[in-house]
Amino acid sequence: MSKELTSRAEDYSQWYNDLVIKGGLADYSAVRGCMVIKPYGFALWENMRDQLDKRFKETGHVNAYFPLFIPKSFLSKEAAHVEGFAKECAVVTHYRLMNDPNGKGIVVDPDAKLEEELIVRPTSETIIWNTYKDWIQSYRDLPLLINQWANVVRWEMRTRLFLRTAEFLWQEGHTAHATKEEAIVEAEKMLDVYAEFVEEFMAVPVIKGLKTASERFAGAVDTYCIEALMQDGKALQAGTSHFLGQNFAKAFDVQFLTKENKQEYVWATSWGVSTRLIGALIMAHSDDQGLILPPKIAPFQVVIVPIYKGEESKAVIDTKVDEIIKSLKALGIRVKYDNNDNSRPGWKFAQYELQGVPVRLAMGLRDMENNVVEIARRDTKEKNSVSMDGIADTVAKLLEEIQQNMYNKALAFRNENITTVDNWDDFVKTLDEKGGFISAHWDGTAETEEKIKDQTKATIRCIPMNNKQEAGKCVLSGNASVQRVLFARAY
RNA sequence: CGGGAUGUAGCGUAGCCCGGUUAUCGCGCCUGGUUUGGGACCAGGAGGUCGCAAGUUCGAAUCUUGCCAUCCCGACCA
Repeated sequence: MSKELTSRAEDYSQWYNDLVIKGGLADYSAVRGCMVIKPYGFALWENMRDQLDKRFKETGHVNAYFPLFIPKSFLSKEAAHVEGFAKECAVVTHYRLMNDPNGKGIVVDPDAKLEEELIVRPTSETIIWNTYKDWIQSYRDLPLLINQWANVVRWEMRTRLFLRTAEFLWQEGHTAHATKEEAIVEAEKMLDVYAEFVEEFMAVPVIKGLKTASERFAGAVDTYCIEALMQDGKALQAGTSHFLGQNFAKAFDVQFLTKENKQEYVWATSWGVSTRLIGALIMAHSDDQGLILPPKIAPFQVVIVPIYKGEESKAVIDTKVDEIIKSLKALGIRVKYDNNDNSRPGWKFAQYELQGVPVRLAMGLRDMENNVVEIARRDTKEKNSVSMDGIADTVAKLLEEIQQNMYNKALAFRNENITTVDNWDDFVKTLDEKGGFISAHWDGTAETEEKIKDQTKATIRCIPMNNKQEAGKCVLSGNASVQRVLFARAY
């Protein structure tokens, strides 16, 4: 991505929107703040979803589905929870429409007012814990390890495609455990699952850590997170996992009998990632030519473009390409052959670059005669002629190399943009001139955290896991500190 | 909810200040042809409540008032 784009937030927004729209992932919809995910974008999401789902199942979880609507009274049972979500809820108040008595179309029937309003779920803790109450009686019912793939609605003031939309797709895991220790292990385990997925499949390096009290999920005892760095120097929370303690168990009265025949409240976790991950993917890798998708989750890993003159040569190339496609598919490679006659090769090249397809093969008569094919990689934009012999292996190897290269590049960028800072002037200067993560001492108080946020817009992204303990002085207050934490401006 | 801006064909736009034939141009779309190794060319064609409403006027895309919507910057954002 060009320097000019990163230097101005407004241009960066434009760059990002163009990528999403022209890259064919999504578009604005008729409903304010909601987006239409287009087939190409949805295919990407499906690939991500399938990988995550596989890992959830490997770690013992099962999928279920809970209602979209939550009775208003449920939401208010956990005090911190309602406090956190009340400001952004869509509310259903009526269940029927009628013809306008004045003849002006259709109006809400005032007689069809619901006795209790329904909230369109902003997250499902309350409806799920209300259900778990009926499912859990004994320690034999535990642990309960359930995940749900669903949509949620949060009526945000300001939205951005994928990063913050009024409605978004996500998964939310909700687990119940007999002991505190087991619940904490679960929350940390799922954070690891997220981190591994994001790094290995999305090629985006993340920092695992713990949120401070003020950044915590509404209703959680501890919130774990993975934080990624975008190319404009801002941080993005890519996923969270919460240790909920007994807060929801107490709010919904979920108790179980232990082996010792004692009534105890269960311990809970919840964890989620959303279509926001796609936003992270775009901002971490793309350039001025368009998207760059990592091979492991790209809807198409390879696109083949024929170059021909007239129907006859097209038929010859089609036959040859069929062989290539077969050999690629035999290795499980997702390939698209675009022999559409309506657009020319140059247009296709540009189009697939915009869409971030990792590898492009171009095949013409000239290549066929020489038993070669042109191979181009999206990440570095290198182009080469390679032998047709063993082409599938060549492509497979290149896909792996691209995946690795994308991760290495993002990792190098991330590491270059973690700055260790020991005084306030440097803190402000680094934030304004360089961006990225700042590793600095913090006195551990919410007051200092708040002051830093007010003065610089930087927040504590996380206290890294297994953080090194070292004595120091808080970068703002000068008070004693026991460790450095990571600050950044964030999405 | 505050500040700024914008609404003209599917998309991007000119025209508006200073009212006056049939609303401009590009992309895209349709038809026919020539093309095809980095976003093709020629010819013909279709497509418009000028955001909505009211007002001023012989006459409104253009002026006035009100409303609506969207975008950007803030505030807000497990």
